Amino acid sequence: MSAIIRFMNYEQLLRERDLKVTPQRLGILTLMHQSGHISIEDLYEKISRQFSSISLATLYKNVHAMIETALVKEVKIPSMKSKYELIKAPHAHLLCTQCGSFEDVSVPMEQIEAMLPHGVHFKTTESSLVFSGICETCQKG
Amino acid sequence: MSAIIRFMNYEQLLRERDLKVTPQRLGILTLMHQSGHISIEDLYEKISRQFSSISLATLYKNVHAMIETALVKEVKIPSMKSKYELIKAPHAHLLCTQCGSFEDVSVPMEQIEAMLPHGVHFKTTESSLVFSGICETCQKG
DNA sequence: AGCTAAGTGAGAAAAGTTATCCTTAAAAAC
DNA sequence: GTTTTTAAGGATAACTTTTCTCACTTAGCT
Ligand SMILES: [Mn+2]
Ligand SMILES: [Mn+2]
Ligand SMILES: [Zn+2]
Ligand SMILES: [Zn+2]
Repeated sequence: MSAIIRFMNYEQLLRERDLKVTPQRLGILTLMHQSGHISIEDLYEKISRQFSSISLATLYKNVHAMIETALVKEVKIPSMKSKYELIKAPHAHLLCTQCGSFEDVSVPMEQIEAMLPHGVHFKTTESSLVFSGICETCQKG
Repeated sequence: MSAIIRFMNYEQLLRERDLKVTPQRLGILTLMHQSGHISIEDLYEKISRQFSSISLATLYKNVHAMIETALVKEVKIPSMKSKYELIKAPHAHLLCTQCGSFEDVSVPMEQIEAMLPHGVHFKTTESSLVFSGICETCQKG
């Protein structure tokens, strides 16, 4: 039910971008939503369970099409492979260097963009911020 | 002359890390310093002029050794290949999406690290911040 | 100068990504 | 609803990037 609603949203998001709605694409979007952030490798492993014959080429082609149409974003992470996420409101990320957890964190990006030194005339359109360190769980453990 | 002084510094930096001082390594460090930020590809192209027989394997091995010993840092950049730089004081980066220029910018990283929401107990050890947008030159042109 | 561990270079191998080509299926037209 | 059109999927080859292996050389030490 909520799955149906979600699928319909994905269908709409794809149609708005002139991308055909295919089961593979719905699967990719669903997995990205569920995982929050997912690497190509993990995405392939998971989607292969649903579509045992899906080709890696299909996966790459789709992820790129979705990036080009601003549906998905690549997140580059220090010392690990990129992960992909559905585009949403600007936010930063927390990477735990101990357990590898990778999470969203709400940070006022506009405020950060306002912190460029006076005299630097750069028109920022987007910014990428990743904090690396130790997560709460690892601090306790 | 200033080249000699620089080389001596690099020698010391290598020795402190128990890395043998080789002409290839001095060349790599010199190029990184000159370029500020350089991709593996460009580094290989440039260093090949000095050491026509240098192997890509040597380049990769050295860059990794220097990363592991905290002499060099990989900078991941949205929608382009990573660049490498000599480690220095924490700073952020400006990427011009029009001309591709990539530069350091001085930003108080500790202050930014203090902007995590209250209730988020993450112990940040390092953070990576890249502003994407239009540089001053491109704004004028 | 001689010894030893580390580094270099060449090429093979592996990993990651993209291109090609034919088949299949979604969307549009009828 | 059926036909037509076009985009997408799948298999595989090709290409790019990175790592590995191994024989040889060199730096650092005595
Ligand atoms: Mn995120
Ligand atoms: Mn820098
Ligand atoms: Zn952790
Ligand atoms: Zn520019």
